[in-house]
Amino acid sequence: MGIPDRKTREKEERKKRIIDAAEDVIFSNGVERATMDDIAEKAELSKGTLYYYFKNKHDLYLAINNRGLSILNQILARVITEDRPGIELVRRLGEEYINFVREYPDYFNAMMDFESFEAAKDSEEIPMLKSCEKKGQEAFTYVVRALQIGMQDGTIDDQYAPQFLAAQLWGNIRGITQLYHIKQKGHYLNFLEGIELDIDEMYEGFLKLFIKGMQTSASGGENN
Amino acid sequence: MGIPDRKTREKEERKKRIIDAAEDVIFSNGVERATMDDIAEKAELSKGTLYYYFKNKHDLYLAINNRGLSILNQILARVITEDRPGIELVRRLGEEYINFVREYPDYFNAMMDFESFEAAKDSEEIPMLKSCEKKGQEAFTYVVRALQIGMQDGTIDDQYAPQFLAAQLWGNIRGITQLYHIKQKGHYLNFLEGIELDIDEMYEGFLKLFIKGMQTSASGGENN
Amino acid sequence: MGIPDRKTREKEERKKRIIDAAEDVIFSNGVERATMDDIAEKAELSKGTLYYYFKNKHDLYLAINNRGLSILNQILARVITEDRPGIELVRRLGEEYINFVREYPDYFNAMMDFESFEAAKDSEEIPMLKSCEKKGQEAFTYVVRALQIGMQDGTIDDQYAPQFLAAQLWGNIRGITQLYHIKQKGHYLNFLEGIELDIDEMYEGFLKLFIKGMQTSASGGENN
Amino acid sequence: MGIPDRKTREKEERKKRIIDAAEDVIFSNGVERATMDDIAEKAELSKGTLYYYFKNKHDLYLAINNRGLSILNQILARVITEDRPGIELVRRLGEEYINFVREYPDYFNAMMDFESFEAAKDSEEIPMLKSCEKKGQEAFTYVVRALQIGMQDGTIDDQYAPQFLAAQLWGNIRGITQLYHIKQKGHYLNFLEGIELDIDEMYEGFLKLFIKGMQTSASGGENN
DNA sequence: TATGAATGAGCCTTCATTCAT
DNA sequence: TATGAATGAAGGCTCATTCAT
Repeated sequence: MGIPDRKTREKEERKKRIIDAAEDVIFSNGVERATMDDIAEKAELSKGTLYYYFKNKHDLYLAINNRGLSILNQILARVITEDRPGIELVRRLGEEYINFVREYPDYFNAMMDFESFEAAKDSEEIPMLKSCEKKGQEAFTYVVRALQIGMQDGTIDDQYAPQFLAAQLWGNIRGITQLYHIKQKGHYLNFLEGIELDIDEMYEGFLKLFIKGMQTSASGGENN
Repeated sequence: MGIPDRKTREKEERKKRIIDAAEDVIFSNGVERATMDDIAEKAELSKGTLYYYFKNKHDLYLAINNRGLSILNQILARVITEDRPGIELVRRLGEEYINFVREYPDYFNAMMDFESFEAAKDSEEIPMLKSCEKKGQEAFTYVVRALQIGMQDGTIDDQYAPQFLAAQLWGNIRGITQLYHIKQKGHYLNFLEGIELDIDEMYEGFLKLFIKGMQTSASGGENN
Repeated sequence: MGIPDRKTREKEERKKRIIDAAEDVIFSNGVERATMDDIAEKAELSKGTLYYYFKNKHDLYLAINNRGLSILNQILARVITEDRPGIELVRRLGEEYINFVREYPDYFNAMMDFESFEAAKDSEEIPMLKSCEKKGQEAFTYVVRALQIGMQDGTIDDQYAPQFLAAQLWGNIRGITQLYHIKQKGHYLNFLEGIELDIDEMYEGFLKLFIKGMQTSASGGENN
Repeated sequence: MGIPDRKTREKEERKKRIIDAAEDVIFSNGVERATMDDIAEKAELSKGTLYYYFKNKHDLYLAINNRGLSILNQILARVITEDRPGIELVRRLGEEYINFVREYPDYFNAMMDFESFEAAKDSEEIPMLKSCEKKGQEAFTYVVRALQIGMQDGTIDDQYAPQFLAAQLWGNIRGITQLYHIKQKGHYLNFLEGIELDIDEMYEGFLKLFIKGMQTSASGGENN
């Protein structure tokens, strides 16, 4: 049983090596400009091998996204097990998401791209796509869970559906993070010039407002 | 003296015709996949003519964006002249922005792309780019103005710089709108499945929260 | 008769204006890279007008060449009337040709191009081509004449046909001048690096040798 | 170990096949008019394959030039090892150069073009360019060597620097050969009409003159 | 005469993907 | 499994030339 094991292990390592190279190249140049040639060269493998392990370029990009989502989910999973009231869990999820974006800006980018992709006709037949969807779902669920917990422990107002609030949070953070991102990259949102865009401040401000809005009056006057 | 007029008019019409065709093609397939050949065919003009009127594909795309921004600014300009307290102007700007996104989702998309473009080295030399930048700036300024008015009339708390708050609003609305957009287009954000994403509700919720956070206690207890 | 005169004069002026512009543009960028648009802009005339006066780009280039040949012939005509022995006339023609190349390097370039053009199927139908050919012939004939004079006055050995010697001179000077030209333009004849290429010295050396070879022993021992 | 060998061989053959096709097309129509499509068709390969082997059209043209230079250098190398006095080596180099031009007129043409190219900013990064430059240098050096030998064995006057004389020879032969070339190709240097342009005679005449000029009086009075 | 908008053939180049070995 | 040579469809862009006005 040792030989098939080694084979499997080696295969996994090859795959990892390829994704590593793809990240390197794609994160530096963007997906469009990154070529399979570049990736193959970086991986010190032939182009054919890339196609042996990944169906196509898109599939490879999905693998990168999958990685990012894994990391994010790991982080969020850790948070959700913290012993806190629901409202605090929500805040913590936001905080950690910010940290994730700052630490792995390129994964964040990939995720933004991913979400804008064309609807796949048959995600069933693309395992990696299925995996990404599942992980995206998972990440979102963490937020829903935290909200549900808050509604149960009475720290969050239950007038909205938790999914609805989660979507709100998701969208808002997405937007504010993009803004920060664009600014970081030196793109020309020239109306932002002269404005200090401290992402921490932005998030803090946003969370303060948002959380205040969703929490029950009983849950915490200390949040103002 | 009628002849040069007619010439000018015809030229404008030609230009319009091209932008129309470009919108058609680009809005259906995305910028990347849209080809100049397709656009030329749609416009029932030769490819050479496209290049006679627009320096290149990017320039043509800028023209589309410019259109969208013109429409948006027209809308926002109308709002800002309404006779209301600042806090209300802010809310109204948000509302109208939402309406704009819903009515012209493709222009919105173009604007999102635009903001992600590479910083141009010399926008001075690309008139259309300069025009877009100016209009983007203008749109943003409407928000800033509304906030400043609110700070003067006492309806908005002046603890934050108006530019800072405007950036917050901008980013948040950007995010929430994208979410809606993605969902509309049938992209596979499957974690959103089963969630009613009524953009009006989303915005309303957001604005309610956000505005509450930024307004002075005196300005309106009726907003909670 | 004044009006048609004025018309003719104006037409000539237009033509001159166009050639001027063409020279400007072509001499700066080379024929291939020069565009009719650039020339029209420089001439402050429309592209259509260019085609009204010149059949096509090539015809325009011929006009430039024609100018250069006119200048050259003027110079050579002046020399040939100097009262000198034939051998001296030859030397003088060489000297003045050098001066011409140095003073009008771009015309020289055009002439080199011209000589390499495809054989025209029907120069009869292209007046400008016919004119150029005639002038080229004329220039060459000056050399032949000088050699003939030398053979008659006994200063040049008549063992070669004068046309043959003239072709030799023509070719050699052409080659040496090109070399100089290439070097001047900074092209990368890297084997010439470190070599002083003083065209005067080059020509002087060449002429000294060449003339010595063709002259009769009687004509001048002083030339060695 | 035979397999990689065969692969390498096949690759070389492919490359050769492409250069062959390129020569065919370019030599018939000139570089400007030759298209990559034509070359690909001639080579019975896809256009993509051309670009797999050569960076671009220019690179392919350089490869042709490189071939020509290789042939020329082989010839000159053989001459320089002949056991003769320097002055004779010079004459022999000239003779063989003539033969080269007559046998491979198109390579000669390519070399003329090559010498007129723009100075490359970084020939280091274009291996083929570097190779061409090296070979051009080498060819020129053969002439310099022959002259140096002649100066040492007393058959050539050492009043000029050998590099200077070599440049003279190079330029003159270049010019005279072009003349011949133009005539051969049927270009319209109509002033040459009626003139027998026997290149051998031309060269002979030229070399006789030129060599006489550079040789010492001792080396051979029989040359007049 | 003069204009300049319109043309369209053509060119070089890129690159994801395939497949024989 | 791994390779890398070969593909070919496509794409953006140029520009000499024409022609209706």
